[in-house]
Amino acid sequence: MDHKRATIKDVAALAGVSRQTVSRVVNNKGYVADATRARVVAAIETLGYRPSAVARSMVAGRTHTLGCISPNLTDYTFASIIEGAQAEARRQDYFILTGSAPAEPDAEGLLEEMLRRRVDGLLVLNPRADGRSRYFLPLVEKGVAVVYLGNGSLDEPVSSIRCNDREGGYEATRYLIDLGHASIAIVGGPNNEECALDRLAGYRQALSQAGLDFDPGLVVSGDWSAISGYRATRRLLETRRDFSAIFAQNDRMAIGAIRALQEAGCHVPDDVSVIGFDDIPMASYSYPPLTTFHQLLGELGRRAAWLLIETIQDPQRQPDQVLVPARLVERSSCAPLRA
Amino acid sequence: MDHKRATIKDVAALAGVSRQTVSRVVNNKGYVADATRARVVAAIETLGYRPSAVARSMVAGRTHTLGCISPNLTDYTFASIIEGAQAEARRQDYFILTGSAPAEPDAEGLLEEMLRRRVDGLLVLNPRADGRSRYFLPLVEKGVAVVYLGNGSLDEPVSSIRCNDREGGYEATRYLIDLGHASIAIVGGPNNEECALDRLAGYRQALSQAGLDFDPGLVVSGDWSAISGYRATRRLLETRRDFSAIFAQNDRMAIGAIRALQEAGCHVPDDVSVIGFDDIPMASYSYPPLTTFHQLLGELGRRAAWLLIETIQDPQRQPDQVLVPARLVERSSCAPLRA
DNA sequence: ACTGAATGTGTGAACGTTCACACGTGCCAG
DNA sequence: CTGGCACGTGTGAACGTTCACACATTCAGT
Repeated sequence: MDHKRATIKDVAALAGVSRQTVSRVVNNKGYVADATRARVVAAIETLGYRPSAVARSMVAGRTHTLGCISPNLTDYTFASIIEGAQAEARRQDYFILTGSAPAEPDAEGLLEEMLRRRVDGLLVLNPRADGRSRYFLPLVEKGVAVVYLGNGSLDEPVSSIRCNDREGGYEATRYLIDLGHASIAIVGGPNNEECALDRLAGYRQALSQAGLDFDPGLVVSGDWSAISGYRATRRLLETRRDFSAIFAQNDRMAIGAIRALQEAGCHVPDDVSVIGFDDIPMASYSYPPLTTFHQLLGELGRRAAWLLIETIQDPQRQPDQVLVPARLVERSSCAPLRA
Repeated sequence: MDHKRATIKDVAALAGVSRQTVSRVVNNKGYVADATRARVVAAIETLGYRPSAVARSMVAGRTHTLGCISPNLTDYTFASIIEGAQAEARRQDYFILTGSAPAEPDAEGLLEEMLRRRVDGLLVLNPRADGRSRYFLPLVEKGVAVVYLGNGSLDEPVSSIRCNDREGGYEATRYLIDLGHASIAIVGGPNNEECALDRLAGYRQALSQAGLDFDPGLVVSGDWSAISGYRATRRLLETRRDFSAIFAQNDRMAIGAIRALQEAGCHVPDDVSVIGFDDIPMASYSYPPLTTFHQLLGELGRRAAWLLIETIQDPQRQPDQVLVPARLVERSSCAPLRA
């Protein structure tokens, strides 16, 4: 019943030609007489022949496959980036082999296995600050195409694409300052992740530029999850420090923060303004709808895939480091400071 | 500078043995003298040799790769399922080639390309009601391993794993009825998706079992997004029909519904109770926190991958159709009917 | 009639593995 | 002292393509 899959030889035999002629028909290159072509096409049809990408990779030395390593797939940010990357990859006839490595040690095995599979290049999402160079830098030196996405350090000779976090942090803080707020707390991401540090740096810059003191007591941090934002805000409230606004470094933590504030009897934005970052779809459905910075995540992914493929095709290409700006989206979670 | 990648021959030459001996060392099978092994290991080390999975696939006729086709990657449900599947796949030394096909025609190209790449099996997420059989059934008959995930029809000879949507719809409705509600609206998913139809069927069953009339005027539908839930609820409100509870078929639409209600001056749950489905992470951070049904999405994915790999290894295996129950999570968006 | 291009087709080798087999040793049991 | 088994290693073919060539035929230009 279920025969083996048809090979180019089977097609050649059925059409009464050589393998090479079939190959020519399939790849549409070289001369083939119309009559022959028709016979070959018919044979392909009847046998349900599908050329083997595996065999092709074998001879071409290219797999047309990109490896994508990310901490997980469920975070909206990662998922969106990967979706964008995937779209661009498909457009250029590449596929993406996804792998998530929640903890750093897993990444090594994942990477190793992807290299065995001869991926043509690697897309690395949010490489942790510590482990990164250790794994990827040697690869880059050996000529493997790599693009960092999201959390790249600018002083490594590796292409990277990321949101302009420093500027975003600056703008967010600036927005609150312009509303009259002077005591602004910040709920940050893990402090070993660069994008968290950059947003913090932007925050400090805006503060100092406005002549406001930086108070370390107003800095708390979470792990990007809503619950961590909730907890961090609770910790903040327990210190009984005074603040009239919170800059949460991502929307989920912002939503957690709002919840903590509401439970403590604080009204948002009347008592405390909250600004987020990312503009996840839920942001417009939080209560109150979240003022936040929109990241073009799909675009980020698309450009990363494009850049990676570009690098694959021209190994001499110099690394590119792209910063994509975030855009303010005003909703209702921020208000001018009450007199 | 950057040499070609080392092959088994290079290693063999450096270690002064044959390819086969290197192969034996790498795969740890057959006899190899300790001294020889050491030499080979050293050669592998110095050359940075990594066996080519491509060449292996060529001879083995297996790629140890699973194709996963889903409408998108960003929906939390899909992302979670894929993440679970990926974890199980990795555990068994498989990789997942992801592909999203938002529209049905794209799926065909995706599928075709995955077959060229000789994936060992296919994980199909939420195959649309119409296109499905057309593409996949012929494949199954040709011996390709396929598992439907999420939205499978039970009368096709294809393994499928999905949430018990009918039961879930029944339980959700039943919960509202037990709280005293008699006019229960439903905000459903697209009515060409089975899981939406099943949840609706469960709803009707609960209604009729409680001796309540089914009012088609209380049925509206969206496309699972928050905004669609919002709009559907607005439409519902405009009809000025009376209802005291809404069963939203997923959490995002539930959150949209709550927003529409609140804008219309309705308090949740005091005036109207709302129950969702899925239990996305945001559910506990909506306002009010959402009562909903929790789906074990990661588990769904894991089991699907397991089943798929099982099917790959035993092509004679009979198709399995697994229904996973959802579990009620009570939060604060539902309340007893006011007297 | 000869040259050379355009057209059309086939052959052997190569890509990097593993498999099936062959060909050693040396040692122990009969 | 001989057969057989455990141990250790190598050889050629195969997996399904494509590449570089070789080889034919036809037709136009000289």
